[in-house]
Amino acid sequence: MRRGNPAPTIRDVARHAKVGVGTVSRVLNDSPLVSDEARVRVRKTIDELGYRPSSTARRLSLGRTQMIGVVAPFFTTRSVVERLRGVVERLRDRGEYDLLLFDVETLDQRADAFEAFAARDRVDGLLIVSLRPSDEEVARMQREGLPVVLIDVTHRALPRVVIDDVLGGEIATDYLLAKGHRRIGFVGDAPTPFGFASSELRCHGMRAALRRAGIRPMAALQKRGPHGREEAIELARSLLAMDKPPSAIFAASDVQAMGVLQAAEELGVRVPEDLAVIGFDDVEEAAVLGLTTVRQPLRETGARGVELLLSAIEGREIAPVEELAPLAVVERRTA
Amino acid sequence: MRRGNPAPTIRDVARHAKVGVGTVSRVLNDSPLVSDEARVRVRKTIDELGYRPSSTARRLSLGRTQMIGVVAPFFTTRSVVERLRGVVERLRDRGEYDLLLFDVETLDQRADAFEAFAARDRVDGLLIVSLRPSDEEVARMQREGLPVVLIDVTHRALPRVVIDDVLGGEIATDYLLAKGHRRIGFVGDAPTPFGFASSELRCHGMRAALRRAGIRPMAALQKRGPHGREEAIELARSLLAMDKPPSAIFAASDVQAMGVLQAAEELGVRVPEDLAVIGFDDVEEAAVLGLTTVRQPLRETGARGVELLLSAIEGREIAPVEELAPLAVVERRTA
DNA sequence: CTCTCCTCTGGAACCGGTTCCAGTCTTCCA
DNA sequence: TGGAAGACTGGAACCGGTTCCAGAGGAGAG
Repeated sequence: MRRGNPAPTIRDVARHAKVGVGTVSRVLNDSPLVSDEARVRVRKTIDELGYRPSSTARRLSLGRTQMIGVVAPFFTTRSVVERLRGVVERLRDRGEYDLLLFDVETLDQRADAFEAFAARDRVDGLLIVSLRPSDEEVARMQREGLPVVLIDVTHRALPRVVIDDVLGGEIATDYLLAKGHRRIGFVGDAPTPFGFASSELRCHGMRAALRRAGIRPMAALQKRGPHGREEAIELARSLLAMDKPPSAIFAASDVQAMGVLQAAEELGVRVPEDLAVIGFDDVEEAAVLGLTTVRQPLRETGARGVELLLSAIEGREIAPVEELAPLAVVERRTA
Repeated sequence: MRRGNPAPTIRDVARHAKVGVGTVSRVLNDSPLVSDEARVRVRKTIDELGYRPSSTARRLSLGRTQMIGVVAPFFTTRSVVERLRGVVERLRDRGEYDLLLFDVETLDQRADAFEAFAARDRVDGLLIVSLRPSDEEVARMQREGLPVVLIDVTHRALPRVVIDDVLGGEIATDYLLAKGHRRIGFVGDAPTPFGFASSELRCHGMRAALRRAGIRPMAALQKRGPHGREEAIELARSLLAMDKPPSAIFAASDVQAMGVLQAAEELGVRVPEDLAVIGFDDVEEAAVLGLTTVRQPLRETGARGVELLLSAIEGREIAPVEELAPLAVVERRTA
């Protein structure tokens, strides 16, 4: 109605409705301890005044923020967005909690984010995606009593939703072996200061599978570089330029697999005839491109992370459990 | 330190440091009105007690939330994620404000989001991406005094960052005309209750360009359906199955262009020899696929939206200006 | 008719900050 | 030497909710 006027408060409502603030509060919170008569009068007054309770004041007196924070490198990896989607959807189903987003793309930002969030006051709980917190950071959050759940990353002291990356590497490799490939290349991430280890674990799984098939893994066939399509193109080029290039390439992520495909196209290498390519994640674009890949249920892991976090927040101090999400090869046209 | 203990408050700090709460508050806020001696004593006490100010209490007494809300259909369109990225980056540069995320995928959620946010109390400002608020919703927010900026959507009463969709359609079409195409098809969005009009405006631009070139636009060549790759495949199939199929297709978005490419591949139609395809947006995958497209600076529009919003929040009541982002064809391999 | 119990109520106290006001102590100038 | 201005301080009041406590009124039991 009238702009600039101070917004009506619960006391204004109480005065107009000729009741006490306690009664108004009880009406707002659907307490049964209010007579019907008082209830309708308060409701009417609320409408008339256009009163809206202040969530900040509510938070303060309740001592809860009704918000959960999500810290993740959202834009470096497509898969994080997909996980976020699961988080958002599940959180909405549950109602109640708002979502505070913290994007982390550099080391500085990482430190800032943990510093800022380790305050039990900003959020009621924290979801950390694809970023490994240091021991000190974990200790700090635990001191503060802040519930934390990890997704796609492991810390022995915290509950987490992850996949068995070694197994993932084995699955991909077994698939290629079953197709008759003996010379299998790998394109993955170089170690990063963030402590992203999944690429390495997948490579480890690949080597294990190769050995089991009686093939000696060759370091020369395993290429690593910064995560990204452009970088993967480069790595794939060097593999394809070898005297005896691999007949198949396992990429540690779909994004990197796309780089491999692009390199193959540039060099006139036919896929899958001359080169089989298998990725990892099954992001949305994989379907468009017809990329054969190892599917991990990205959205579901996000949703599951939210569930774990909410139960941690709502009292049940959960053990630092590890939940493993299922993996499977999705066969399409590239392998 | 000690878990479970009530967190120290500003009064605890004051007591231990033997000063008044006012002085502690002044130290926290870097006020010059504190003697160095008091300052160091307070600082020391803060460290000793492990005191952290409550942002909720601060918000309450300041009457500001230091948060901005972003409402958008994040997961229906790839381009929204890219815009969000611009928002996040610019917001981080500015410091100060946290980001509260509201995803809207259905009509109900849409209503909820506006209902929940139109409270001046939850956020200091609102960024609405690709969703047209109704007149009542706009009126309500203005009554509440909530600063709002729109991105990728227009409302005459609100400041906004948009592109000239009609011009975009013309640019795409002129490009195809210059390549000698005379029979140009269109794949776009069916009208939605959300009031997404950009697809239609782009089509309008296409028709204008055709007419200018002396070609009569044919309704039969313009196909519309729900937004999405799968749906676009269907639309493209029907175009390609015509007696005289178009030699080029303008898709209203890159996602739809991908559907067109997929349909072409299925039907053995060579691109660009038999069919030229041009998309719109220039999302990241466009580069992978070699899709020729009309680039709109997605990330920049997000960033610009943040700037407008922050200046609106910080007093300068900005006029409901319209900012137009630049457009250009990115030539790749599909047209 | 009295006593108890139950329902409903008003309002003070509290959550943890910020801000304003009144007051003290210096310093400096006339 | 008096007075004003300036630097710094403590603490009450405030932000707008929730909760607890004491108390009023009515119903039912003995």
